Amino acid sequence: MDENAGPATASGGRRPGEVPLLLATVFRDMSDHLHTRLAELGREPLRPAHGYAFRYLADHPHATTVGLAAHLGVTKQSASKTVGELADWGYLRRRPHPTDRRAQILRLTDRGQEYVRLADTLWAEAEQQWADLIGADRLTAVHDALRAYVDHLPDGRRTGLRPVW
Amino acid sequence: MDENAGPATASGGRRPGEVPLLLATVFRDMSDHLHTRLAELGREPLRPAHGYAFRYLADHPHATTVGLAAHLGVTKQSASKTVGELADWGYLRRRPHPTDRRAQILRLTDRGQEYVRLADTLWAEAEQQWADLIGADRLTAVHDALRAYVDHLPDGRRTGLRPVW
DNA sequence: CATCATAGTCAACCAGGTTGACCTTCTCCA
DNA sequence: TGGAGAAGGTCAACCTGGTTGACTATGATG
Repeated sequence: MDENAGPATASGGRRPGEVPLLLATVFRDMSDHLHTRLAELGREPLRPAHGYAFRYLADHPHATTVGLAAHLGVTKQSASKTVGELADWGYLRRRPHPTDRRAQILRLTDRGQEYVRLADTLWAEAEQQWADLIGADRLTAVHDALRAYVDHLPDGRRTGLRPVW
Repeated sequence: MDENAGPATASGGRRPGEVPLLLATVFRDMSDHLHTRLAELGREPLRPAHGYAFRYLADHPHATTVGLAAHLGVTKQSASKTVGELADWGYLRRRPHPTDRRAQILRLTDRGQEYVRLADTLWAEAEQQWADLIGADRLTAVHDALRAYVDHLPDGRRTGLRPVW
């Protein structure tokens, strides 16, 4: 059952195909951590999809709804709905596009940016718990391994953060 | 932006809180790989939730619907629906519980077990692509780090594979 | 034996996606 | 230059896969 044991195997070998499930489990737990903390802090129950939208908007100050949709891997209608909610809640404003009167520039408000910083902090918290467990060096090694996978993806597959299944 | 650089940092440092998103991205891509391959093989479009149910049923030959629900982290009604589908499709049979006439034992059929083997193969494929990229040793290190996180979870949080958000 | 807990189902509802139709504006080439 | 088609965005109808709530039947326990 373990034709793949590497020299660094500390936990008795790795069943082929086991890693994806572990990835999901760990991510799921970290995600739960985030939402638990948000609830503790009395924050609005933003869904993780919103979180990924936030991140994209924070990184792309000239984002449009269609661009966001592509990033999230959902239809533009769905992205439009999300944008509408975030706007209603005061996290972003739609501003006219300077040259294209069909389009709107999506800009985070101060409140929106503050939320992004909070989310980053909470994700970092979850990550730190892992670092406490295995050490910062090993976590960095994991990070680099993940990074290598992601960097190797063709552009089209690098985003896609719609519901994981 | 990089107050956390570890000695082993090969790729220019790790932004705190970046790892969870990377986990999700990698898992998502591997999951896409699985479903693409299933489609290529002309398989029924089973949803990943079904996959996790399969895995549980394969590992627990005396499973019940309620137990499955707990494992998946969904309500028993939802699990019951999933079980009904899998039964309709011939992947499992409900057999009477030997001592509790309320309960049913869920047993994979041969067809169900064959599906589990196929899924394992496809997950292993996705995993192997990662190994090809970073080397088996590094992948094993990642595996062990993930394993450490999961093993450290209290039992109640170790399962939970409902939609990741 | 009465009471409460548990396995499972049915039905109604909800959230967050989807597809399809549509309007407006932009692009581009005949 | 104007007309066709592409692209940004919204509205509406629908689907899926969860949810809660009510219920039946059986098991466990005082």
